Amino acid sequence: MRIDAERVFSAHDHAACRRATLERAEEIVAAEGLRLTPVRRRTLEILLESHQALGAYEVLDRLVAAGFARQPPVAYRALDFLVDHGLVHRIRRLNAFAACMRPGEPHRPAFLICDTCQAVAEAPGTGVADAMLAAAGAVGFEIERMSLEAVGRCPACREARA
Amino acid sequence: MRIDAERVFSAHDHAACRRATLERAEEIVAAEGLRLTPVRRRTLEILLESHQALGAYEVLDRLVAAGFARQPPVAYRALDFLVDHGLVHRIRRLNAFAACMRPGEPHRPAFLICDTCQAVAEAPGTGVADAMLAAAGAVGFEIERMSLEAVGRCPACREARA
DNA sequence: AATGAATATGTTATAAAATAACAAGTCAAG
DNA sequence: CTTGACTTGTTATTTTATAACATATTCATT
Ligand SMILES: [Zn+2]
Ligand SMILES: [Zn+2]
Ligand SMILES: [Zn+2]
Ligand SMILES: [Zn+2]
Repeated sequence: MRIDAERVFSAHDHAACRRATLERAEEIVAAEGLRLTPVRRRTLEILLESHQALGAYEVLDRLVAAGFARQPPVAYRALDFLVDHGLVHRIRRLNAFAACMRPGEPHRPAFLICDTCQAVAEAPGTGVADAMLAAAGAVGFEIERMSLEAVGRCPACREARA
Repeated sequence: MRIDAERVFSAHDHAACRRATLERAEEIVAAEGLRLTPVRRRTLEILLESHQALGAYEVLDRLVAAGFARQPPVAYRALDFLVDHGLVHRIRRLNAFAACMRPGEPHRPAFLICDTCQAVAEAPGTGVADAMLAAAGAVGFEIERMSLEAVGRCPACREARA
Protein backbone atom coordinates (compact mmCIF):
# COMPACT_ATOMS: atom_id res chain seq x y z
CA MET A 1 0.00 0.00 0.00
CA ARG A 2 1.22 3.51 -0.73
CA ILE A 3 2.38 5.63 2.15
CA ASP A 4 -0.26 7.40 4.06
CA ALA A 5 -0.01 10.96 2.84
CA GLU A 6 0.05 9.95 -0.80
CA ARG A 7 -3.07 7.90 -0.32
CA VAL A 8 -4.95 10.51 1.69
CA PHE A 9 -4.27 13.28 -0.78
CA SER A 10 -5.20 11.25 -3.85
CA ALA A 11 -8.32 9.68 -5.23
CA HIS A 12 -8.41 6.19 -3.76
CA ASP A 13 -10.85 3.46 -2.84
CA HIS A 14 -11.82 5.09 0.40
CA ALA A 15 -14.53 2.56 1.19
CA ALA A 16 -11.84 -0.10 1.29
CA CYS A 17 -9.46 2.28 3.10
CA ARG A 18 -12.05 2.91 5.77
CA ARG A 19 -13.07 -0.71 6.12
CA ALA A 20 -9.50 -1.91 6.49
CA THR A 21 -8.73 0.70 9.12
CA LEU A 22 -11.85 -0.11 11.09
CA GLU A 23 -11.02 -3.82 11.03
CA ARG A 24 -7.52 -3.07 12.19
CA ALA A 25 -8.93 -0.98 15.01
CA GLU A 26 -11.18 -3.81 16.06
CA GLU A 27 -8.25 -6.20 16.19
CA ILE A 28 -6.34 -3.81 18.42
CA VAL A 29 -9.25 -3.30 20.74
CA ALA A 30 -9.78 -7.05 21.00
CA ALA A 31 -6.09 -7.71 21.57
CA GLU A 32 -5.94 -5.20 24.41
CA GLY A 33 -9.15 -6.26 26.10
CA LEU A 34 -10.78 -2.88 25.52
CA ARG A 35 -14.46 -2.30 24.86
CA LEU A 36 -15.43 -0.71 21.59
CA THR A 37 -18.91 0.20 22.78
CA PRO A 38 -21.58 1.44 20.35
CA VAL A 39 -20.88 5.13 20.89
CA ARG A 40 -17.13 4.59 20.55
CA ARG A 41 -17.50 2.47 17.44
CA ARG A 42 -19.86 4.96 15.84
CA THR A 43 -17.49 7.82 16.67
CA LEU A 44 -14.64 6.02 14.97
CA GLU A 45 -16.83 5.29 11.96
CA ILE A 46 -17.77 8.96 11.76
CA LEU A 47 -14.12 10.00 11.70
CA LEU A 48 -13.35 7.33 9.12
CA GLU A 49 -15.97 8.65 6.72
CA SER A 50 -13.41 11.02 5.25
CA HIS A 51 -9.84 12.12 5.72
CA GLN A 52 -10.97 15.44 7.11
CA ALA A 53 -10.64 16.31 10.76
CA LEU A 54 -13.87 16.95 12.63
CA GLY A 55 -14.46 19.11 15.68
CA ALA A 56 -16.01 17.48 18.74
CA TYR A 57 -19.29 19.24 18.09
CA GLU A 58 -19.43 18.06 14.49
CA VAL A 59 -18.88 14.54 15.74
CA LEU A 60 -21.62 15.14 18.29
CA ASP A 61 -24.04 16.27 15.57
CA ARG A 62 -23.47 13.02 13.75
CA LEU A 63 -23.80 10.98 16.90
CA VAL A 64 -27.15 12.67 17.49
CA ALA A 65 -28.18 11.66 13.97
CA ALA A 66 -27.33 8.11 15.00
CA GLY A 67 -29.58 8.32 18.04
CA PHE A 68 -27.24 9.39 20.83
CA ALA A 69 -27.99 12.26 23.19
CA ARG A 70 -26.83 15.76 22.27
CA GLN A 71 -24.48 16.32 25.17
CA PRO A 72 -20.84 17.29 24.84
CA PRO A 73 -19.52 14.60 27.18
CA VAL A 74 -20.98 11.93 24.90
CA ALA A 75 -18.65 13.01 22.12
CA TYR A 76 -15.69 14.00 24.28
CA ARG A 77 -15.68 10.74 26.20
CA ALA A 78 -15.71 8.62 23.08
CA LEU A 79 -13.05 10.79 21.46
CA ASP A 80 -10.86 10.70 24.56
CA PHE A 81 -11.06 6.92 24.64
CA LEU A 82 -10.09 6.65 20.99
CA VAL A 83 -7.23 9.12 21.38
CA ASP A 84 -5.96 7.39 24.51
CA HIS A 85 -5.76 4.10 22.67
CA GLY A 86 -4.20 5.44 19.51
CA LEU A 87 -7.17 5.05 17.20
CA VAL A 88 -7.69 8.77 16.71
CA HIS A 89 -5.35 11.73 16.68
CA ARG A 90 -6.08 15.13 18.04
CA ILE A 91 -5.22 18.02 15.72
CA ARG A 92 -4.56 20.92 18.09
CA ARG A 93 -4.27 23.51 15.41
CA LEU A 94 -7.86 22.81 14.32
CA ASN A 95 -9.38 21.89 17.68
CA ALA A 96 -10.37 18.74 15.87
CA PHE A 97 -9.90 14.99 15.61
CA ALA A 98 -8.89 12.68 12.78
CA ALA A 99 -8.91 8.90 12.61
CA CYS A 100 -5.49 7.31 12.76
CA MET A 101 -4.78 5.55 9.49
CA ARG A 102 -2.19 3.22 10.98
CA PRO A 103 -3.55 2.19 14.36
CA GLY A 104 -1.42 -0.25 16.25
CA GLU A 105 1.80 0.80 14.59
CA PRO A 106 3.58 2.89 17.19
CA HIS A 107 4.31 6.20 15.55
CA ARG A 108 4.98 9.83 16.26
CA PRO A 109 2.84 11.48 13.65
CA ALA A 110 3.45 14.79 11.93
CA PHE A 111 0.33 16.12 10.29
CA LEU A 112 -0.13 17.83 6.95
CA ILE A 113 -3.36 19.81 6.95
CA CYS A 114 -4.72 21.13 3.65
CA ASP A 115 -6.50 24.42 4.25
CA THR A 116 -8.28 24.17 0.94
CA CYS A 117 -9.85 20.71 1.10
CA GLN A 118 -9.34 20.20 4.88
CA ALA A 119 -7.78 16.78 4.39
CA VAL A 120 -5.37 15.70 7.11
CA ALA A 121 -2.58 13.22 6.44
CA GLU A 122 0.23 11.87 8.50
CA ALA A 123 3.56 12.80 6.97
CA PRO A 124 5.71 9.91 5.89
CA GLY A 125 8.64 8.77 7.99
CA THR A 126 9.82 9.72 11.44
CA GLY A 127 12.13 12.53 10.37
CA VAL A 128 10.17 15.32 11.97
CA ALA A 129 9.84 13.64 15.33
CA ASP A 130 13.48 12.60 15.18
CA ALA A 131 14.53 16.18 14.53
CA MET A 132 12.44 17.36 17.47
CA LEU A 133 13.97 14.74 19.74
CA ALA A 134 17.43 15.75 18.59
CA ALA A 135 16.78 19.46 19.14
CA ALA A 136 15.39 18.78 22.61
CA GLY A 137 18.21 16.41 23.49
CA ALA A 138 20.73 19.07 22.58
CA VAL A 139 19.51 21.25 25.44
CA GLY A 140 18.70 18.46 27.88
CA PHE A 141 14.94 18.63 27.46
CA GLU A 142 13.08 15.35 27.84
CA ILE A 143 10.06 15.05 25.54
CA GLU A 144 6.89 13.30 26.60
CA ARG A 145 4.45 14.25 23.85
CA MET A 146 4.58 16.38 20.76
CA SER A 147 2.30 18.13 18.30
CA LEU A 148 3.82 18.44 14.85
CA GLU A 149 1.39 20.08 12.48
CA ALA A 150 1.72 21.94 9.19
CA VAL A 151 -0.99 23.86 7.36
CA GLY A 152 -0.77 24.42 3.63
CA ARG A 153 -1.93 23.01 0.36
CA CYS A 154 -2.06 19.39 -0.69
CA PRO A 155 -0.92 18.24 -4.14
CA ALA A 156 -4.45 17.98 -5.52
CA CYS A 157 -5.41 21.47 -4.38
CA ARG A 158 -2.15 22.95 -5.70
CA GLU A 159 -2.91 21.37 -9.03
CA ALA A 160 -6.45 22.69 -9.02
CA ARG A 161 -5.35 26.24 -8.32
CA ALA A 162 -2.49 26.30 -10.80
CA MET B 1 24.72 35.00 24.14
CA ARG B 2 23.79 31.39 24.76
CA ILE B 3 21.18 29.87 22.56
CA ASP B 4 17.65 30.51 23.52
CA ALA B 5 16.56 27.25 25.09
CA GLU B 6 19.63 27.07 27.29
CA ARG B 7 18.99 30.54 28.57
CA VAL B 8 15.28 30.09 29.15
CA PHE B 9 15.71 26.87 31.07
CA SER B 10 18.49 28.20 33.30
CA ALA B 11 18.83 30.80 35.97
CA HIS B 12 19.76 33.98 34.15
CA ASP B 13 19.55 37.71 34.49
CA HIS B 14 15.99 37.84 33.35
CA ALA B 15 15.60 41.56 33.99
CA ALA B 16 18.31 42.14 31.38
CA CYS B 17 16.86 39.40 29.16
CA ARG B 18 13.47 41.08 29.23
CA ARG B 19 14.82 44.58 28.76
CA ALA B 20 16.92 43.59 25.77
CA THR B 21 14.03 41.82 24.11
CA LEU B 22 11.69 44.73 24.65
CA GLU B 23 14.23 47.13 23.18
CA ARG B 24 14.69 44.87 20.21
CA ALA B 25 10.93 44.77 19.74
CA GLU B 26 10.76 48.55 19.82
CA GLU B 27 13.42 48.77 17.13
CA ILE B 28 11.46 46.42 14.91
CA VAL B 29 8.24 48.28 15.42
CA ALA B 30 9.95 51.58 14.62
CA ALA B 31 11.68 50.14 11.57
CA GLU B 32 8.42 48.83 10.15
CA GLY B 33 6.36 51.91 10.89
CA LEU B 34 4.06 50.04 13.27
CA ARG B 35 2.43 51.49 16.34
CA LEU B 36 3.28 49.97 19.69
CA THR B 37 0.33 51.55 21.45
CA PRO B 38 0.00 51.46 25.25
CA VAL B 39 -2.13 48.33 25.37
CA ARG B 40 0.17 46.53 22.95
CA ARG B 41 3.28 47.57 24.79
CA ARG B 42 1.83 46.54 28.11
CA THR B 43 0.76 43.19 26.68
CA LEU B 44 4.26 42.53 25.46
CA GLU B 45 5.69 43.54 28.82
CA ILE B 46 3.30 41.16 30.55
CA LEU B 47 4.46 38.28 28.39
CA LEU B 48 8.07 39.25 28.95
CA GLU B 49 7.71 39.06 32.71
CA SER B 50 8.55 35.39 32.61
CA HIS B 51 9.31 32.64 30.14
CA GLN B 52 5.96 31.05 30.81
CA ALA B 53 3.15 31.13 28.31
CA LEU B 54 -0.01 32.95 29.37
CA GLY B 55 -3.57 32.43 28.23
CA ALA B 56 -5.43 35.38 26.76
CA TYR B 57 -7.54 35.71 29.87
CA GLU B 58 -4.50 35.72 32.15
CA VAL B 59 -3.09 38.51 30.01
CA LEU B 60 -6.43 40.26 30.25
CA ASP B 61 -6.38 40.04 34.05
CA ARG B 62 -3.03 41.77 34.09
CA LEU B 63 -4.15 44.37 31.62
CA VAL B 64 -7.09 45.09 33.91
CA ALA B 65 -4.64 45.54 36.78
CA ALA B 66 -2.90 48.10 34.56
CA GLY B 67 -6.13 50.02 34.05
CA PHE B 68 -7.53 48.61 30.81
CA ALA B 69 -11.10 47.42 30.42
CA ARG B 70 -11.92 43.80 31.18
CA GLN B 71 -13.11 42.79 27.74
CA PRO B 72 -11.73 39.89 25.74
CA PRO B 73 -11.16 41.87 22.54
CA VAL B 74 -8.79 44.15 24.41
CA ALA B 75 -6.43 41.25 25.04
CA TYR B 76 -7.05 39.37 21.81
CA ARG B 77 -6.48 42.40 19.63
CA ALA B 78 -3.20 43.25 21.26
CA LEU B 79 -2.08 39.63 21.14
CA ASP B 80 -3.09 39.27 17.50
CA PHE B 81 -1.09 42.36 16.60
CA LEU B 82 1.99 41.06 18.40
CA VAL B 83 1.65 37.61 16.84
CA ASP B 84 1.13 39.06 13.35
CA HIS B 85 4.34 41.03 13.66
CA GLY B 86 6.43 38.27 15.11
CA LEU B 87 6.83 39.66 18.62
CA VAL B 88 4.80 36.92 20.26
CA HIS B 89 4.21 33.27 19.46
CA ARG B 90 1.00 31.40 19.91
CA ILE B 91 1.37 28.04 21.63
CA ARG B 92 -1.55 26.02 20.29
CA ARG B 93 -1.06 23.13 22.61
CA LEU B 94 -1.62 25.42 25.60
CA ASN B 95 -4.10 27.87 24.08
CA ALA B 96 -1.58 30.43 25.20
CA PHE B 97 0.95 33.02 24.13
CA ALA B 98 4.65 33.50 24.79
CA ALA B 99 6.91 36.42 23.94
CA CYS B 100 9.32 35.76 21.11
CA MET B 101 12.88 35.87 22.41
CA ARG B 102 14.41 36.62 19.03
CA PRO B 103 12.08 39.09 17.37
CA GLY B 104 13.19 40.30 14.00
CA GLU B 105 15.24 37.22 13.22
CA PRO B 106 13.13 35.28 10.76
CA HIS B 107 12.67 31.85 12.24
CA ARG B 108 10.44 28.82 12.23
CA PRO B 109 10.27 28.06 15.90
CA ALA B 110 9.84 24.67 17.52
CA PHE B 111 8.73 24.97 21.12
CA LEU B 112 9.82 23.04 24.16
CA ILE B 113 7.20 23.30 26.87
CA CYS B 114 8.05 22.16 30.40
CA ASP B 115 4.94 20.75 32.05
CA THR B 116 6.51 21.09 35.47
CA CYS B 117 7.61 24.72 35.51
CA GLN B 118 5.58 25.83 32.46
CA ALA B 119 8.56 27.51 30.83
CA VAL B 120 8.44 27.68 27.06
CA ALA B 121 11.60 27.88 24.99
CA GLU B 122 12.30 27.91 21.30
CA ALA B 123 14.37 24.89 20.32
CA PRO B 124 17.75 25.68 18.82
CA GLY B 125 18.33 25.48 15.10
CA THR B 126 16.00 24.95 12.19
CA GLY B 127 16.25 21.19 12.07
CA VAL B 128 12.66 20.50 13.05
CA ALA B 129 11.16 22.88 10.53
CA ASP B 130 13.56 21.61 7.89
CA ALA B 131 12.47 18.05 8.56
CA MET B 132 8.83 19.06 8.28
CA LEU B 133 9.48 20.85 4.99
CA ALA B 134 11.31 17.80 3.69
CA ALA B 135 8.55 15.41 4.73
CA ALA B 136 5.92 17.62 3.12
CA GLY B 137 7.98 18.12 -0.01
CA ALA B 138 8.30 14.37 -0.43
CA VAL B 139 4.56 14.10 -0.99
CA GLY B 140 4.09 17.37 -2.85
CA PHE B 141 2.51 19.24 0.05
CA GLU B 142 3.22 22.97 0.20
CA ILE B 143 3.53 24.31 3.75
CA GLU B 144 2.31 27.76 4.74
CA ARG B 145 2.50 27.66 8.52
CA MET B 146 3.47 25.12 11.11
CA SER B 147 3.10 24.38 14.80
CA LEU B 148 5.97 22.38 16.20
CA GLU B 149 5.52 21.84 19.91
CA ALA B 150 6.84 19.34 22.43
CA VAL B 151 5.74 18.90 26.01
CA GLY B 152 8.06 17.37 28.57
CA ARG B 153 10.54 18.26 31.24
CA CYS B 154 13.22 20.91 31.11
CA PRO B 155 16.76 20.24 32.37
CA ALA B 156 16.21 22.07 35.66
CA CYS B 157 13.01 20.20 36.45
CA ARG B 158 14.58 16.84 35.52
CA GLU B 159 17.40 17.63 37.90
CA ALA B 160 15.00 18.61 40.64
CA ARG B 161 13.01 15.42 40.34
CA ALA B 162 16.00 13.08 40.10
C1' DA C 1 -6.41 74.05 9.58
C1' DA C 2 -9.95 71.04 7.11
C1' DT C 3 -10.82 66.61 4.79
C1' DG C 4 -10.92 61.93 4.46
C1' DA C 5 -8.92 57.20 4.61
C1' DA C 6 -6.82 54.04 7.46
C1' DT C 7 -6.03 52.43 11.79
C1' DA C 8 -7.10 51.66 16.56
C1' DT C 9 -10.23 51.40 20.57
C1' DG C 10 -14.66 50.86 23.32
C1' DT C 11 -18.46 48.03 24.11
C1' DT C 12 -22.12 44.60 23.95
C1' DA C 13 -23.15 40.25 22.91
C1' DT C 14 -22.48 35.64 21.39
C1' DA C 15 -20.21 31.55 19.63
C1' DA C 16 -17.23 27.62 20.12
C1' DA C 17 -14.65 24.30 22.71
C1' DA C 18 -13.97 21.75 26.86
C1' DT C 19 -14.74 20.07 31.52
C1' DA C 20 -16.83 19.38 36.37
C1' DA C 21 -19.70 16.82 39.04
C1' DC C 22 -22.67 13.34 40.37
C1' DA C 23 -26.22 9.83 39.66
C1' DA C 24 -27.33 5.54 37.49
C1' DG C 25 -26.50 1.59 34.77
C1' DT C 26 -23.58 -2.54 33.00
C1' DC C 27 -20.68 -6.28 33.43
C1' DA C 28 -17.44 -9.68 34.64
C1' DA C 29 -14.70 -11.82 38.58
C1' DG C 30 -14.90 -13.78 42.92
C1' DC D 1 -25.42 -12.55 44.30
C1' DT D 2 -22.25 -9.10 45.44
C1' DT D 3 -18.38 -6.37 44.82
C1' DG D 4 -15.64 -3.21 42.23
C1' DA D 5 -14.26 -1.30 37.81
C1' DC D 6 -15.88 0.71 34.02
C1' DT D 7 -19.34 3.06 31.27
C1' DT D 8 -23.20 6.04 30.43
C1' DG D 9 -26.82 9.78 31.40
C1' DT D 10 -27.52 14.33 32.61
C1' DT D 11 -27.18 19.08 34.25
C1' DA D 12 -24.47 22.85 34.60
C1' DT D 13 -20.47 25.57 34.10
C1' DT D 14 -15.96 27.07 32.60
C1' DT D 15 -12.69 28.43 29.26
C1' DT D 16 -11.40 30.23 24.86
C1' DA D 17 -12.39 33.08 20.93
C1' DT D 18 -14.98 36.02 17.69
C1' DA D 19 -18.84 38.99 15.58
C1' DA D 20 -20.55 43.32 15.07
C1' DC D 21 -20.88 48.04 15.31
C1' DA D 22 -20.00 52.62 17.30
C1' DT D 23 -16.45 55.96 18.39
C1' DA D 24 -11.96 57.91 18.37
C1' DT D 25 -7.36 58.71 16.88
C1' DT D 26 -3.70 59.20 13.49
C1' DC D 27 -1.70 60.83 9.48
C1' DA D 28 -1.17 62.09 4.74
C1' DT D 29 -3.22 65.31 1.50
C1' DT D 30 -5.52 69.38 0.26
ZN1 LIG E 1 -9.07 6.79 2.55
ZN1 LIG F 1 -6.35 19.88 -0.36
ZN1 LIG G 1 14.85 35.58 30.50
ZN1 LIG H 1 10.79 23.05 34.00
